[in-house]
Amino acid sequence: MATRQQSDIRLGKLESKIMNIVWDRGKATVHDVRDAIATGKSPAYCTILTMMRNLEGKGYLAHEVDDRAYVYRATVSQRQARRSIVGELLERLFEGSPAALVNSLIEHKQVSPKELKDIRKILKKGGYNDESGNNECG
Amino acid sequence: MATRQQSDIRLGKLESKIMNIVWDRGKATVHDVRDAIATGKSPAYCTILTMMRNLEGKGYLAHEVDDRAYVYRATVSQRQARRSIVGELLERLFEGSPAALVNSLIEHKQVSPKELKDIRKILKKGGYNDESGNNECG
DNA sequence: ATTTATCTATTAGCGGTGTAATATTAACAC
DNA sequence: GTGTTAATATTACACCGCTAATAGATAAAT
Repeated sequence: MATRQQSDIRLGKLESKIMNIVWDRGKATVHDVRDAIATGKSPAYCTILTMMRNLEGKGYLAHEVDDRAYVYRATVSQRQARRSIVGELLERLFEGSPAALVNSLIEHKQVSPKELKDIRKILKKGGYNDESGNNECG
Repeated sequence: MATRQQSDIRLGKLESKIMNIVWDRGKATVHDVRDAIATGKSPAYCTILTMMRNLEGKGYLAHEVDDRAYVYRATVSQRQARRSIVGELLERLFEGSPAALVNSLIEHKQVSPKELKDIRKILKKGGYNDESGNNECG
């Protein structure tokens, strides 16, 4: 019967890769993304094309035509996406406890002294914070 | 063609709910889980049964028979699962930067002073840390 | 104008998550 | 021993993420 319960912000693995590239570059064609991935066995051009169309369908990307090619841009900022997904994870797996999440984080990865310092600095700003030079669009 | 690239630790929404319940209680039957979910329109008994069988197939749960019912237990600790999933997220969406993740975290949720304090305490222990009374099994 | 090169669009299939009806099994009641 | 009850097993289906072949469109080359 499958009564949709989506509204999941979640991105798949390849979707994330694509979005990261687009966020990084500001805009990108399918070829740009393909070249940027290009780690050994990268997906076929068609695959990436399809995924980018899907992402557009989901409202993550939009395209304009330049010459012959489609140029895609993100319609959701990286910041927004990160926030949403972290929020989702927080509720789902950490009972809404930021401390529990941070705990798992430092358990997972031996956090370097520099990173610890960075984190402390972020905490000082105490929950209201602007990422360096990120021009938000929403 | 679909050349699997899984080894994803990811849990779906319902899967997470189920695992949370099992982790919480230590063990649970399908009925236990059903009762524990029971928020308005909860999934049918069959649905939960199927998901728990899936989770068993994926190595998250194991069951033993008690009287007539199957009693499930987690074979992956909450701690392990949390670590894996946070690690996955870290790489996928935060370029491996814990500070960036923490930043999104406090952006998402106005972190309370108490939580901030908790986080600072965790950071003091600096990347090697044991969750309160969590008897690890792996 | 026909070919060629280079795009996008269509279509299809697999594995996974979520959904649940239906079938089966087994114990209990009588 | 037949029916009821209460559990699991089987089966099926929708949507999604990923994969990519194939088809279609259009511009450039000649």
